Amino acid sequence: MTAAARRGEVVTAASAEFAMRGYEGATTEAIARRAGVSQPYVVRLFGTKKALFSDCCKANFELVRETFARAAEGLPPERRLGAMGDAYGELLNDRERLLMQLQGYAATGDPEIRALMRERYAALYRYVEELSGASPAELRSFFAIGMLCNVAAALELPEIMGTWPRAGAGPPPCAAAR
Amino acid sequence: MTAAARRGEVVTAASAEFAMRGYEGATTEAIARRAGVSQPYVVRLFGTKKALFSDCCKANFELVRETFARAAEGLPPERRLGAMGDAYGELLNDRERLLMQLQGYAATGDPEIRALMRERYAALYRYVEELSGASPAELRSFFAIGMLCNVAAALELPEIMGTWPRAGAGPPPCAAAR
DNA sequence: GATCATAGTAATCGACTGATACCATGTCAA
DNA sequence: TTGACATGGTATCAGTCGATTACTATGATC
Repeated sequence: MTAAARRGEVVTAASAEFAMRGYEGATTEAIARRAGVSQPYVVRLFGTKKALFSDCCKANFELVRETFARAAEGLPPERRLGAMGDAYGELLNDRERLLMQLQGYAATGDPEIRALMRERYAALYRYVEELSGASPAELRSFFAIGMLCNVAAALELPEIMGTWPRAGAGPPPCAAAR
Repeated sequence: MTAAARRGEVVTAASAEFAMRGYEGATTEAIARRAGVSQPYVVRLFGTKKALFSDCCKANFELVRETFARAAEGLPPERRLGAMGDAYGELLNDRERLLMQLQGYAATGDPEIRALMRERYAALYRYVEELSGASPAELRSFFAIGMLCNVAAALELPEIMGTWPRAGAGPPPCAAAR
C-alpha cells in the first residue's frame, strides 16, 4: 500500500480515537492498532502526534466542505443554504466526526491548533457565503444554529434542536441526530 | 483551612489546567502545584481525577447561571434576555472559563460526563426560559448565538461575532471578546 | 492532658506513552 | 545483478501519571 493511502486510513482511525478520548487521551498505540499498523509507524508517518491531530482536523473540515458542495450542487442560490443545513443535519449522525470537531475547538488552548482551526473555520464560513450568497445575518444564524446542533447532538439533547430556521420546506435536519 | 474551602481553590486551579490541556492532558500534579497543595491531597479531596473534572464542569455552569441571574435582576421580563446576552459576552473574556466549557462538551464521549453536561445544560436552558419568558424560537436563537460566540472567541475570530441579535440597544456583547 | 478528627505531606508503585534507533522486505531502474 | 528507495516491523528507552500507603501536624473536645 502506498504511504498516502495508509496515511488516509490512519487519519480515519485517529479521528475515532481523538473523538472519544481527546488529543492527549488518545494514544498512538490505540490508533495504530485500529489502523492495523505498528505504533512507531504511525509516529513516523506524521512526525508527531500533534501533526496527526492537525491532519484529522483538516480532514474533518474538508468533509464538511464537500458535504456542503454536494448539497448545493445544481440548486438555485436561494435554496442552497437550506440544503446545506439539511445535509449538515445528517452529518450529526456521525458521532465520531462530531466529537472530533468538538475536540478541535477544545484543543485551541494550543496556539498552533488554534491558528489552524481559525483559518479553516473562517475559510468554511467564506465558502458558504460565496456558495449561498446569504446575507451576513443569515450566515451568522446558519453557523450559530449549526454550532448549537453540534452541542445538542453531543449531549444527546434532541429536544433543544428543532427545524433549521429557513424559508423552504423539508425535514428538520437536526431531528436526524435524535 | 477547611476542606471545603480548599476544594474550592483546587477546582479553580483545576479548571485552568483542564481548560488548557483537556481532561486527560491536565495532570493532578500540575493542578496541585497551582493550588499550592500536594498531588496526593488533590486525589484524596476528590477521589478520582474524573470527579474533579465533573466538579469543574458544575462550577462553570453555576457561574453562568449566577451571571444570568445578576444580569436579569430588577429588569422587566422583556429586557432580561438582552441583558443576559450582554453579560455572557463579558464572560467570554475569561478564556480559561471559556475553554473549560468547551472541554466539557468535548469530553462527552464519556457517558458519565455526557449525562452531567446534558443535565446541566438543559437546566440552564430552562432557567433562562423561566427568567426571560422568551419564546422557543428566541430561546434557541439565544443559545445558538451564544454557542457561536463561544467558538468564535476560542478561535479568536472576532469578525464572525457581531451584535447579539435582539431588539434593545447596547454594546455588542461579543465584541468584548476581541 | 489524653483522645480524636481534620488537614496535609513524603515515598513509591505499576502501568503507560511518544519517540528513537535499527532491521527486514520488496520493487524497479540502470 | 545490484543498489537505491519506499514500506513497514521489532526492540526499547526515558519520562510521566494517577493512585495508594503510611506517616505527621494541628487543634478542638471531654
